[in-house]
Amino acid sequence: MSRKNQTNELKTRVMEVALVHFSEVGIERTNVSNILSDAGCSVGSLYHHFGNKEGIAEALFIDGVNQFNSRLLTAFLPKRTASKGIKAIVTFCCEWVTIQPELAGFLLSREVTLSDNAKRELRKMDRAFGQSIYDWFVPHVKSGALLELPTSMYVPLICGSTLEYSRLWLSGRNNRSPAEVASILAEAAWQSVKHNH
Amino acid sequence: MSRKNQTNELKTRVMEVALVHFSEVGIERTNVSNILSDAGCSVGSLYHHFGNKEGIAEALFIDGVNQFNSRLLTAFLPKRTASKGIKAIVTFCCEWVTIQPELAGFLLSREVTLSDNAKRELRKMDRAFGQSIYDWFVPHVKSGALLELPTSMYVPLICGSTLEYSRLWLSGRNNRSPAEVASILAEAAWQSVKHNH
DNA sequence: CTAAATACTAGAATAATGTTCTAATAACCC
DNA sequence: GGGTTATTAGAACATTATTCTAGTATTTAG
Repeated sequence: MSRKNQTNELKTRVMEVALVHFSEVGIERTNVSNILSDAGCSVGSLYHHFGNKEGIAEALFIDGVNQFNSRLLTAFLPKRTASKGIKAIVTFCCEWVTIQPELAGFLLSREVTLSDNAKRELRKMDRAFGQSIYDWFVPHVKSGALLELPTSMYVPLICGSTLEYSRLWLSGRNNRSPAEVASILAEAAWQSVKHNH
Repeated sequence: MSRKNQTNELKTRVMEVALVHFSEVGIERTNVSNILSDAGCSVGSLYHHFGNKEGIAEALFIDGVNQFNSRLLTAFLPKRTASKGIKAIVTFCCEWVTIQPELAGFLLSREVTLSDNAKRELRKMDRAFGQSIYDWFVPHVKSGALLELPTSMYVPLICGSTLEYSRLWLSGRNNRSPAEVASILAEAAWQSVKHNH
């Protein structure tokens, strides 16, 4: 096997192992030595590839956001009515969290403190992502289907309930998965941003 | 001064200093030694009173939740209509976060990992708190003013958007404070749980 | 094909920092 | 006043993330 492949395999292995530990006990409380032994990696390699423990978390975070963003757009952009679009966003979030609770819990935990580099990268990703979403929204706001609100309020209004419910479910405090209550959350989100004539 | 007063002053001082550090750089990244020097406290005293670093965070957390709960009840329970009650909850949250951003950020950060003891204590507080809220809700659900939903969904639906907006504001990503957009958040929350005849 | 450069691996040594421990001091109570 | 307990103090300790030096494998250039 080529060095590149071997290296990528090692990095992937480290990230997989780290995610399990991070989502079980948090970043702070997972030991680098555990990651090393579980992933079969040496101290030198780990620090060569990731810089430090936070570096692993950063890589996981960026990968996770990327995955989430691209899948969400696929599920959401094709919707042609305001109601269907909003509900698609909520439903997608519910399913995504339910299917990969570990990754979702990690992203929602806000444990990661990003380096300046990572912040830049994320900001770049977010701009592209946000623009796609924005373009979808504009006509629906203009047509009067959706409320006209400060831009920074759409995400909280549409996703806030879902994220809060997800956090509760992930921490084991309620039984029904987000996917099971998706229709309630979707309807509620729609009620909160639709224009009432 | 009596020993008791001196001790309480020291504990308060430590907690105040710790909150500043925690909210600035997180629990993990604040050094115990910084807390010690800023609060004028010795290693022995700190570990005598709080057990460990997390112990300070726990004490802050429990105090914060207590304060929030009791003030929220005062603002909310007297409201006599469903609409006014729901809006009072949201408005109160917005103002509380805006007035004490440090404490709010700390509570919302979910950084604290509670000991079993602290969990028990919080659960006890939560039961009493939850019961008061529940009692207020029941008649409004029975009368048909509010949607009948799984119990675990009311908090996310009513507070989710507000909490999400607060998190964004606290992390510096939007200008308008929660208090400034409280009416929008309150109306949205109301739309999402009111019964549509 | 060879030599230089680069990427990567390895693990012992180090440094940073949270926590324990022993002893001393001060307040409180009978 | 003497004993008991709560509190303070900071040196010693232990844990654990990270650095450093050296060595190995792979790629690249001439």
